[in-house]
Amino acid sequence: MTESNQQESPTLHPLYQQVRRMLVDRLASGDWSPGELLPSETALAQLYGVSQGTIRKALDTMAAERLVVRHQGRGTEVAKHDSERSLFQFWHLYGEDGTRQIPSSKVLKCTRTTARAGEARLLKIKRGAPVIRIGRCRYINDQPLIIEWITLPAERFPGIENYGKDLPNTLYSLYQKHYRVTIQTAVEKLRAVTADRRDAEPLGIKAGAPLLEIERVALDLEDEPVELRMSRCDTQSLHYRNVLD
Amino acid sequence: MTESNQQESPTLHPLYQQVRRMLVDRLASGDWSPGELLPSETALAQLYGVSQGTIRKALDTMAAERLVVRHQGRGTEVAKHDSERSLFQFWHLYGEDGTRQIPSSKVLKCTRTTARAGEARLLKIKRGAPVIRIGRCRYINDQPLIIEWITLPAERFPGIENYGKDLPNTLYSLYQKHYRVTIQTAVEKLRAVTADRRDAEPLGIKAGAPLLEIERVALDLEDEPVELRMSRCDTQSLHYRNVLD
DNA sequence: AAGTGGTCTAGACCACAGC
DNA sequence: CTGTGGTCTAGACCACTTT
Repeated sequence: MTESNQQESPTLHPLYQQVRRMLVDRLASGDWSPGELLPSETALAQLYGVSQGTIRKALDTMAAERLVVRHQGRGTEVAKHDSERSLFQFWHLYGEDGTRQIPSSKVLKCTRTTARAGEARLLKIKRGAPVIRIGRCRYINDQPLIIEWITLPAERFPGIENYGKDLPNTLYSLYQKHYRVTIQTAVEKLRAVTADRRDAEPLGIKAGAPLLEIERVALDLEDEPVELRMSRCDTQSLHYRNVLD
Repeated sequence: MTESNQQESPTLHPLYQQVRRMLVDRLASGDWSPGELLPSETALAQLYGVSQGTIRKALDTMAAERLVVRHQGRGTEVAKHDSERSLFQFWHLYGEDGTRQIPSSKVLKCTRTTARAGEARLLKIKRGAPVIRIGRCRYINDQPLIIEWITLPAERFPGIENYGKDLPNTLYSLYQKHYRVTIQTAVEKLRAVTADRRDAEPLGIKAGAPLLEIERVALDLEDEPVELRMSRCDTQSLHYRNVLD
């Protein structure tokens, strides 16, 4: 290997990308659990028959993608959905003072049903396929500010409807721990809409008030859509913050 | 240097970060212009008395920050605000079909005045300091969809008010070419608001319709705020897209 | 003390751009 | 052909965490 190491596989030329691909596949298949430490760089180098520098580059790219977290002196940890990550990667709503506050949730509804056409398209499942639909109202400082409708493909989350109103607040940790589904990326579409009566009542506002609508499609490690989330937010005392860089 | 290279300066320990700092400073001071090629890695290595690998790491981090664009075989180019970059980094509004369309602009107003309290705070200038205030209406497919109010500190953009209604569509290129101001980052705050009469008339909608309000503070290479932009968007046929990853 | 990732170096070859 | 950045390797030392 020290003398002939160019493109052993013709598919994905650079070695470090091939290694990355193999490691990501093993992550997705659950060979290591979130929070666990991967083998050390030297061990992986031996395992895959490449130099430590190549392993390092693969792991560095994976760290940039937040698939793993590197700790000097400890090792390389499989990223897990602690509250920290949910907060920093997936929560963009801030209070007037600029602080990010964790909302509490009340589950309004949690039932098994079938996918509507729009849901099916976004989740890449068949129209009419079984889905779980969850409705939540989310509170900040005891004020109801967000109405949220979540659609999950039932196939990926068997039995999740049995949680009913006892669904935990941080769903992504639940997905990861109990269903081996890691949310890796999400795409959001934002619009300004008008509150209808169904929004207005739980939020304690007038129908016709402006709301920020957020449609989120969340993707797993394989970039497959696994959750659809429609939120409507009262932005009188909240705003959505985005950093462009 | 080949034998004693640990922390020659006690301020910023890793060598590659020190090199990065020096290069960024030279970029900010205009030693190289946007679009120019930097000296090659080997030349920089000699210049700073470090190995090529260290220069490479510095340049790679700068490429990740979009300060610089690397071209295999050509060299390392100072990033410039072509339409591409403006589009991909700073334009988040998409049409219903998911395509990103370049809006045209009509300047409604372009005058020199003084900073209001809120503007002064966001731009980190004194209240009452001279500013340029620009009002634009932006069109997509000849439809007016966005009303935009821009505030610039007059000190950084001397004489820009003389452009009047002939201001170009892509302001960031103008900032960079004529005022040596490179927009590097921006922070946006989004809210849903209600159209007032001043919004409704140019947009051709009813007062009271929901609009997406975007407040953007744009920062230069030194992370100093240099532009404040308040946009109000009709999101009936547009949405704001954000990728969380 | 032992093991981990972080930094730095030096040298090799490859892929690509431009003359 | 020359020069550029891109990949890969090997080996050194440092900083940190854990035992």
